Amino acid sequence: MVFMKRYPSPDPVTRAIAKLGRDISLARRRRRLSQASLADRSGIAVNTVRRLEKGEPSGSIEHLARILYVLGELERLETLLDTGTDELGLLMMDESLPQRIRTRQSKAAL
Amino acid sequence: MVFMKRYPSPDPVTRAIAKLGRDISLARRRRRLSQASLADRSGIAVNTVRRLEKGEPSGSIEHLARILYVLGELERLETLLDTGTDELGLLMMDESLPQRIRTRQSKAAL
DNA sequence: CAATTAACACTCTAATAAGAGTGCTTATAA
DNA sequence: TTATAAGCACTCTTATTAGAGTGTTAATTG
Repeated sequence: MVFMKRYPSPDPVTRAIAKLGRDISLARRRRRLSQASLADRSGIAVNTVRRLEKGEPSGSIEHLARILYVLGELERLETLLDTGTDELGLLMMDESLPQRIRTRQSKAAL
Repeated sequence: MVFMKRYPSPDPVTRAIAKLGRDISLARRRRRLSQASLADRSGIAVNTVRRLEKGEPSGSIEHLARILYVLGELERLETLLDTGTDELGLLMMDESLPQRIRTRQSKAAL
């Protein structure tokens, strides 16, 4: 069982995560919370909060969500890709979307 | 070194992540991508895509970001908590925000 | 200015996530 | 209608993350 080495993320991905981290730091300070306080309220380690604010991409979605919850901004994550605001794929009604996507020749579709 | 058992996430957190997973699945199908195709383009395993769409909270932010990048929706993550749209903490100018948050008695502030 | 302590930067290791593999079910499209 | 393969549900193992610990730096505030 050979495990594939992961590719590094494209720059825009790295930058987006870094931006998110900075904004979490800002939001926290606006609310006058220390990193330790935010961590404690979120039920995670202060190191984890630090790594997230620093822009390390390793954090889990759950931890991010817990932090946003404490910051009172969970809804932003919940509606991140909400139907109706997804402008790229508006060709089909959601009810008519296929459950499985099949392509003519599967190999080429990858 | 005793590791603390993590608390389960509050229900709103769990629900937000599940919603996000469903929306990723919708967005993918709107774009006529199979799970395998999305995984491949995102540089992650199909199992990981599956778990994310299923709403498992374990996924990493980086993987989420990579997927959003492929879906053409990375900006949504980048501006998730963007300054100016953060309505809760508008009392101070960002420039004047303290780098460190100090409380009268730290213990009580936790 | 000086004391306090928030934030940073590490290390170490337990806990968890994620890749690969296998088999099954059933939606899709020819 | 039927062949195909998308998606699901597992398991197993490795890779990665995150919690704890320790020491340092420097921003805040009295």
